[in-house]
Amino acid sequence: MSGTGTARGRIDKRQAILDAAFTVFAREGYAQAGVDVIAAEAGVAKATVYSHYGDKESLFRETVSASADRALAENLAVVERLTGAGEDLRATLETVGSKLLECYCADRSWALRRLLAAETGQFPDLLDVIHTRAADRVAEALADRLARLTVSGHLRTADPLLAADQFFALLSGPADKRARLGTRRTPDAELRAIAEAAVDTFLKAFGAQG
Amino acid sequence: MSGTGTARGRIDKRQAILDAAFTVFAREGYAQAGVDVIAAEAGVAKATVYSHYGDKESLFRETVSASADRALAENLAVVERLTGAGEDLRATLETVGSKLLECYCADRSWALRRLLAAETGQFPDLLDVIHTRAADRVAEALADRLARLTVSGHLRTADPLLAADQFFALLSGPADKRARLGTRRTPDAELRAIAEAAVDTFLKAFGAQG
Amino acid sequence: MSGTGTARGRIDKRQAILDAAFTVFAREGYAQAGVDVIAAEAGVAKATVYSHYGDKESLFRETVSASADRALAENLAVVERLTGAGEDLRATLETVGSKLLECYCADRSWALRRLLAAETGQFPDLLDVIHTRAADRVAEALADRLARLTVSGHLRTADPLLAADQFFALLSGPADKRARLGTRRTPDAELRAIAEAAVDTFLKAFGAQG
Amino acid sequence: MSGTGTARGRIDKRQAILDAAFTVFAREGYAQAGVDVIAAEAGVAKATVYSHYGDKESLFRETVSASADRALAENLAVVERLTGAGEDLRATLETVGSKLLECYCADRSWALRRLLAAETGQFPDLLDVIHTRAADRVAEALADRLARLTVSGHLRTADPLLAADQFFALLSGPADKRARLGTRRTPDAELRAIAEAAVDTFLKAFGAQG
DNA sequence: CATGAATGAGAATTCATTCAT
DNA sequence: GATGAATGAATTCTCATTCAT
Repeated sequence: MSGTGTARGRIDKRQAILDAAFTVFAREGYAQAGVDVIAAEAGVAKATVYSHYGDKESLFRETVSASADRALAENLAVVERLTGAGEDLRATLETVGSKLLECYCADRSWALRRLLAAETGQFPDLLDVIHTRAADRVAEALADRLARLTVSGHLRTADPLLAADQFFALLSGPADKRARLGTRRTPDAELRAIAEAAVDTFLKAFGAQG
Repeated sequence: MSGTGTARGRIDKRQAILDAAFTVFAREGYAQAGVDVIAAEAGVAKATVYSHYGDKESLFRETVSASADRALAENLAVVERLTGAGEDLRATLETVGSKLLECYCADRSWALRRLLAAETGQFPDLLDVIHTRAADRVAEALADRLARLTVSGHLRTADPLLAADQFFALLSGPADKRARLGTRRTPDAELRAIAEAAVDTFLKAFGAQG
Repeated sequence: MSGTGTARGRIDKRQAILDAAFTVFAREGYAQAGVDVIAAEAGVAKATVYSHYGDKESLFRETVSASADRALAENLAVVERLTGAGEDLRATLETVGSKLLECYCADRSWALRRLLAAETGQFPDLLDVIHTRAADRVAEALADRLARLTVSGHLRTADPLLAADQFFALLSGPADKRARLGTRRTPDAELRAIAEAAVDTFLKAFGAQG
Repeated sequence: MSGTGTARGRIDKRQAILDAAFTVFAREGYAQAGVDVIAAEAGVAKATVYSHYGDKESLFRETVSASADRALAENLAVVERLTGAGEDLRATLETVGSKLLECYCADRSWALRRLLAAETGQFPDLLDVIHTRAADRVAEALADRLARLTVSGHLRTADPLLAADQFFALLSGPADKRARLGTRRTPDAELRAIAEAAVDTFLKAFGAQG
């Protein structure tokens, strides 16, 4: 087992650097973030960061990618909940809506979105990667569920992808307004209220019994 | 009128610097933007930028403020159009929605939003200023109009401000998805389609004849 | 008399600039002193300073020269007092010594000496000018008086210039130590004590009745 | 001994920077001295200067402190020579006086004094440090010796510290006059003459057989 | 003549990156 | 493989000086 500690150590160091990088990039932005600072936050020497990730730009890409993968997983897990079943559609949508909002409003999510917005000019490819690999897939997954609910007669959506976008918009739009780009943490109760209002509007528009 | 050329010159220089600053900040971000580059873009010497605006930070603040003021004015002008009249409410909403989306998707608007997102950490006060001075006022103005339309029996909104937020969300949310943080210009026709879909959903939920 | 005010004005302005320059140069040193600051202190525009004195270096030279001339005049006036007469030689020497020390320890004198020390490297000629035009002439004048006192039998100085230098050294050396390069103002009483001690030693060495 | 070259290298670099800094500060003054120039003189990169000393001000302080420590050591070593013994007091005093003058007139000493005079306004604390840590201690040491010589009957000094100050003044005062703030190197022979004259006057005033 | 504005050259300081150990 | 030290390139800001009015 003597080597395990070291092997772990190496992996842990990689991860520690990635975590530190996210923290620092999120706090200071790409350009302002110092590699020294990241190294210090990770508890390693600056040169170690370089030996692991090559240069600042690569480190940034990997940091953002890892963060996006994580966000994707969280969001998909929530959407999965939207099974066709649910005796009470409204309650189910409200729960899913709330959970989506919680993901959306998590500190890490805001940090990631701010980072993307900030560095779109310098790293245009990151946006594509993340949209195609994460955001769009969540929307598609959501559209799938809405389509099934339409087929099963619980909803009436002519264009499920549009409906999914609008559902998400009804959630995120009002939440955006309160969150001030993530600088204010919105209480869960408020998120819940936003979700209920969103579902209410959504069902008025797309509910089967309209 | 003697001396007008020169007097204008001073003012023009201030304005040229501000325009150049917006261009460069928008393209490169606050930290990456070089004052040299801004000066060159404005056609003045670096020191002139400093003599006018003191330091880079102040220049940034003034640039952002001016840009926000301009955006506010444009948005309010659009909302004004939503007069209670309109024989055809749907058509009116669609027009207003389209125009709002055009403002929202203008290059300058995206640039401003990206800049705000990017620099929220370094300039937290800018967000407050802009939200209270611009964004919230547009929402309030929109809510006012919706309230009047409710009073006049054209709409049924229990909470006009919420309805306004949702209306705006139904517009901006789907547009966001296509615009990729402003890196893709969405054709006006597509914006129009988004607006029509938004109005459709909105009227299903809040229309008087529902 | 209408023109007088203006003519005065011009001269006053030159003088105001010179005074301001001395103040600022003395406070901040040549390199650190900003022409803006001097102009502000003088209550004129920066360009006015240039139109009067050409450039910073010339202004510095004139400032230092003027200050040195003034110091020379003050010192010579004191040495004049050392008339051959004086029933009480000791008392006369003590008075002259005190007065010399007061000149020596005046704020302006210290400021001038600090300035000279500071800028000797950049303005080597200033030193020569001042030494030959001021310091040496004071020493010579003092030596003259001591020579006369020797001829009249009041003193025994083999080399009056050496005696003058030593007399001055006995005054300024101990004062230097207390003044900390002019950062501490030494009370007149203390200066008097230094002068008395200096005269005491001087008379023991050069007094006629030894 | 492996690695000595490198380990030495680091220390040597620190020292090389300090030496270069003294040279350049002495030649150009604090404000005019460019860190580039210091770095070039030391044969290192500008950033290396910063990584060792933080900023220009700290570098200046350390440079001056080091120089003052060195001057103190040299002066004390000379004063030590003034042992009570000495069959020939006059010769001993002349030797000590000469040596003190040589220290006093060394290029480094003048440079240090000019630097202190120049930057007293910006760095008032340096003066205090140097006076209490160096100059005063030399004076005290000298006073100690004179006191012993008084006790042993070789001198008559009522106030040994005053006598020490006057002794030093008789040396440095006339030397000051010739050295023109260190811009002229005074030949040792002349210094010797000054010392002899100083001792002559001093012994007339304080000699035991007077 | 006095001025406000404009500027070019320069100076301190920082930081991503590389090397020797 | 991890590190401390060294560096070159960039960047913000200053200031003496000059013009047009």
